[in-house]
Amino acid sequence: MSELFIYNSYTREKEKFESLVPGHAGLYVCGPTVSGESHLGHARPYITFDVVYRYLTHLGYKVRYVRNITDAGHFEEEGRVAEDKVATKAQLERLEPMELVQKYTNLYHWGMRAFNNHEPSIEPTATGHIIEQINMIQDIIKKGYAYEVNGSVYFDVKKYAEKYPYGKLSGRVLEDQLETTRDLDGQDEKRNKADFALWKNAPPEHIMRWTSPWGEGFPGWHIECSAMSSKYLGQTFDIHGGGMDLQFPHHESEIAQSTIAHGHAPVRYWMHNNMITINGKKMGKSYNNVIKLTELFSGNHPMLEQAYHPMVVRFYILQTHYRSTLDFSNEALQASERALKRLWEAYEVLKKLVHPGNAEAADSKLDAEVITKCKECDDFMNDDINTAKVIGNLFELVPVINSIKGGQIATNALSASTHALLLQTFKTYIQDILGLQPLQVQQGDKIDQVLSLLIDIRRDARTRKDFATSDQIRNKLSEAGITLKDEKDGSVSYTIE
RNA sequence: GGUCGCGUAGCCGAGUGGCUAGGCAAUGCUCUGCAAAAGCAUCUACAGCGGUUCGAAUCCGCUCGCGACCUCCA
Repeated sequence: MSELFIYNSYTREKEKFESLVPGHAGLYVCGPTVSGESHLGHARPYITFDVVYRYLTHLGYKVRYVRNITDAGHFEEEGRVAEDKVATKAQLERLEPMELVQKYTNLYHWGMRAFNNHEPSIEPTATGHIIEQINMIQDIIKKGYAYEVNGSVYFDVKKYAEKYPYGKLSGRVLEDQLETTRDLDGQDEKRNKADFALWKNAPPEHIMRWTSPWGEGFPGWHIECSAMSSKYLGQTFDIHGGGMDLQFPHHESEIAQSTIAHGHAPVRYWMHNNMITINGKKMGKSYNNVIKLTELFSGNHPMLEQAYHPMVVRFYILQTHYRSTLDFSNEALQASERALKRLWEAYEVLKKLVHPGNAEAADSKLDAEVITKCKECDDFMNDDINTAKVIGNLFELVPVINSIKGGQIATNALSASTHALLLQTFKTYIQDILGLQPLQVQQGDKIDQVLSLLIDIRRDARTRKDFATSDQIRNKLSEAGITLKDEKDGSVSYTIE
C-alpha cells in the first residue's frame, strides 16, 4: 500500500506524511476575516483543505480539523464605519463590531454548506481567545523577544533571526526586510521595520478593544492562529494550511512567535494553495476584481454570463492541482458544469447497472485496465492530493460504464469483483473524498407522479406515431427545465435542472 | 529593485527523461421517428534559442512574455 506524500512548503519538497500521534492527525487552516463577504478566491483553500480533511479521514486518521474565524481587528463596512469617532452617538446608530461579524460569519457558513465542506472539528474565534493570546504575548515578552511601546507590543524579529531561520518559509532575507522603505502604521514605534505587532494599543475611537496588561487594545493579526492552534492541536501539530499569500508575513510570524513561546517550531507540514486569477491577475480585494460567492451562485455580476452551482465551482477547483494557479473564465466554469453532469450521470448509471455475477472477467484486458484505473486514484491522492489526476481517471472509466449500459460492452466483460471495485471507487472518490453532490434538484413524489403520467401519454402518442404530441410534451418540459431521454430499452428517464 | 513561480493543442488543464492524461468545444460516423444522451473516430501541443542525453514538455543556460510575495489579502 502506498503512502501519503505531501508537498511541504517549508522544505519545498514532497515528504512522506507521518502524523505526530499514530492514528491521529491535526489540521489547522487559516479561516476568514469576517469583515466582509467571502469571494471565489476564498473558496479555494476551504475546498482544498476540506478534501485533505476528507482524505486523511478516509485513510483512517482520526482528524481534528481546526479552522478559525478572525473576528478581531479594524473592521469596517461600506457606509458604516466601526471606528466610531463621535462618542455621543447613539448605541443603535453605530455599528456594533459583533453585528458585522455575525452577519458575515453567517454568510460564510452558508457558503461552506453550499460547497458541501465538512464542518471543522473546532471553529475558534479570535475574540473568544483574547486571554490565550495575552498569555502567549506575556510569555514572549518574558523570554525577551518582544517589547512594549506606548501600549503596543512588538515582536523583535532581528533578535529572533540571530538564532532562528527567520524567512525560511517564505524564502526571504531579513536584511531586505530591514531595509524596506514602506511607511507603515506604527513604524516609528518599532525597533526595526521587520518587527510585527503582537498587541496594538487601541485609539479612543476604536470600538473593538480589550483590557490587557498594556492598556486597552486588540491583538495583532498573527498571534491568534498561534494561540488557538497550540491550544487545540498542541505545541507541535501536523498540518497547517492556507493560501500562498499568507506565507509572508502571516505564517512566517506564526513560526517565530510559537518558536519563542514553545521552544520549537509549531508545524510539521505546511501546505499552501495557489491563487485563483481572473484575466491573469490574482482575485483579491486590492485588485478590485473579486466575485463574491453570493454573486457567483446567482449570476449577478457583470463578468458572469450565468449563475454557477456551488458544486460546479467545487468541481472546477478540484480539476486543477491545488498548487497551480487557476484562471477564472465563464468558459472554464461552463466546461466544468458539463463535465460534472457527465461524470455524475455515469455514476448514476453505474449504481443501477446489474452485474450478472460472473467471477471471471469475459474481457480480461479491459478488466485489468479498470482495476488499474481504480487503484491509481489512491496513488494520485497520495501524491500530494492530486485531485486533477483522480478526476482524469474517473473520466477514463466513464465510457466503460456507459458502454456497458449501451451494450457496446458485454455485461459480463468485468468480473463481479472488478465491477464492485468500480462502483466502490466512484462512490468513494466522487462522494466521500471529492465531496461532490448531484446538481439535479431532488424531486418529490408528486413531481415524479406527474411526470410519469406525461411520460405515459407521450409513450402512447409515440406508439400511434403521433409525433406532434410526443414532441410537444418533450419540448414544453424542456422549456420548463426538464429533459426527457428515450433510453435504448424503451424506458424514459428525465433530469430536472 | 529583491525573492519565488509560471508559459502545454480553439479554451481549461495534468504531466515523476522514453509508453496518445483528462475535460469542454469542433468535425465525421453509429444508435434514434426526430431529438437529447451515449459510443466510436479525427484534431498529437508543449514560448523562443542553444546545451546535456541514445532519447527532453520534463534537466541546464540564455532570451522574450506573464504572475505572486515583499503592504490588508485565500
